Amino acid sequence: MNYWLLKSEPSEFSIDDLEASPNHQTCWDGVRNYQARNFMRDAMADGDLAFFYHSNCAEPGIAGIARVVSAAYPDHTAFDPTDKHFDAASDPDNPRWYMVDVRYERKLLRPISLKEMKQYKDNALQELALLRRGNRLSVMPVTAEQWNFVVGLEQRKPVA
DNA sequence: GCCAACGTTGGC
DNA sequence: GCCAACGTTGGC
Repeated sequence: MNYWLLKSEPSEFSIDDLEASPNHQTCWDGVRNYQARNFMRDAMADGDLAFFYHSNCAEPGIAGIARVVSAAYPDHTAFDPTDKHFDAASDPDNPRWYMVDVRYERKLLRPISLKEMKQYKDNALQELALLRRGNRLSVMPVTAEQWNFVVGLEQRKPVA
């Protein structure tokens, strides 16, 4: 099983929106970056776990956990001219973009802010893709060690 | 294949 | 709103 971090702007789609979705799940559409797509298409698997990260908001950080509940399949929103993420270059016979289904798992006991994670950028989270310089990927891998470390932070009192 | 211009992301 | 860091595009 693999671990991931999925970014979403809460003003667009938050962890609360995921929880409120039918069956607490949704298709993770709209990924339009090749590296992010490759992670989803080639490495994500049904049953994987993912941090749900809130970006571009007042308190950026990990809000909760979602589970990947499908393999990757073509992102049909790329074929819809009325969709925000329409891509005329994506051919239904040779789809350019993929998505997976994700299901709400739980919120963290407390959100783990980007600020808090940065406190470990020189040790436990040194290799965390999210903290690597200038990483703007919306789908990023997380190692088991990093995953367990962040989940462990949940139990602690936040350090000022 | 190079690279300048442009657009987007996302923290602050 | 600003701006750094990239990714993409397209002329050559």
